Amino acid sequence: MSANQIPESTVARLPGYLRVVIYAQALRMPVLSSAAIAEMAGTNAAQVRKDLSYIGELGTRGAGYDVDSLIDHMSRALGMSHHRNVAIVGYGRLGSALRNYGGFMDRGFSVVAVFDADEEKVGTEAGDLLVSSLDDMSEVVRDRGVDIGVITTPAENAQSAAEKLIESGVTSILNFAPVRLEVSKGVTVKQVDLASEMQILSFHLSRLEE
Amino acid sequence: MSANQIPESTVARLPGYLRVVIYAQALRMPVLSSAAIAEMAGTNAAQVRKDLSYIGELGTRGAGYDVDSLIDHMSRALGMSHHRNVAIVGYGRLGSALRNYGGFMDRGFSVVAVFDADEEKVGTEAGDLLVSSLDDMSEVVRDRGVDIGVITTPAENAQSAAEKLIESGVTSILNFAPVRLEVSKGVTVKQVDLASEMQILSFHLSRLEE
DNA sequence: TCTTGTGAAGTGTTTCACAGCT
DNA sequence: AGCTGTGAAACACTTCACAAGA
Repeated sequence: MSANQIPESTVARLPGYLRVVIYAQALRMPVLSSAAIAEMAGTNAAQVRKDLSYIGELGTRGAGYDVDSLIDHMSRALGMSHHRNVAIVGYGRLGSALRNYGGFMDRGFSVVAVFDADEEKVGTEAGDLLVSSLDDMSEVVRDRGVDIGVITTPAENAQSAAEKLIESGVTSILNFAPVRLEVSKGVTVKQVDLASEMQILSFHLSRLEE
Repeated sequence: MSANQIPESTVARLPGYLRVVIYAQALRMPVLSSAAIAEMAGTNAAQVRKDLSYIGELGTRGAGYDVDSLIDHMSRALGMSHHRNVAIVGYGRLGSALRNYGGFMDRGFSVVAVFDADEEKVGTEAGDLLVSSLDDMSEVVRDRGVDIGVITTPAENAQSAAEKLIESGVTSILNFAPVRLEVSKGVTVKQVDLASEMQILSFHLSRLEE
């Protein structure tokens, strides 16, 4: 059906819109204008209308967007009509911080598995989960319905972690290791590189410093 | 001098180039072509040449780019000719994971201060630092020369953490809390929102699922 | 009258293709 | 002969501005 192409830049803004509209719902606001959404999300009204128009004609002229229906349509567009199951690969400090991170559950994600290469860690408790061995990945991914893999291994193990995830059937990867993952077409990788982000800040800082 | 405008999209790619060129230096490769850099960084040769041309005429026609000189010019362009000092605000699990994160030091950053609002935590050890009180921020930021603030507080405290940083003279902020920070012009904020990244993955995943 | 939805204009980014050096 | 540097073309994204509908 809607094989219409949504621009990547629009997709990148949708989670922000969804967050503020859910916030408005919590405040019992029944309707929002594009200007109100823009204000909360940090963009402009024309951008909001254009972005939302890719999902469908969701608003009512003269009135605005119905909050409940907007949440419904945006969640569906983002594939978030049901919870997504997440596996964390690499259970060091960062992996542990992410497993425990409160901001996942309320935004539609559940951490359902934790893997580590260190056999000492395998079988130990990770919240209400047990750390699994990388060797059991295919089985665990299948049994627990993992949708998304999060890589928090050291850089040198990230590529092999990615390959194990992909072999196990995971096609969506969020990579915290500072290496570019080589993956086949059909696999989506999002890179989160903290040092790169800080170097971008450093660039802007150095402009201020003249 | 070079008041030339570097496109933001180019700035976003420079840290990736810097990383792979430093890697090539470690492999004792003296010269790299734009094609080789593109291959390692995951883009194309024309893009690399265009991006690098904003920094200057760094290459040699017929030969390629001298690795040492390229690192020098890119580091300078990114304001990374000297180390940058980082303060972490919010010393929970994520803050703790970041303080300990090895990938900072080798890419030009030092964590020089850790703040927390919880007076119980103030004064306790955080690696070789002591947790500081938010009340002492101005003093600590000045004394230790903090360049960049990293916010890892709960969402509801992030805005006030940002304001304290800005009052203390910090103009570059990396925000992990899932809220948009309201800041005045002249302050640069980079947002890292894990749930948003995963929702973008979910979007692409749902396309595959038809 | 108010606010959406959207063509069209404007702006920014990427890719092409080749002149210019080495 | 090989590879960079860069205008020009192609493409993508954002903003404008207004017709259409409530």
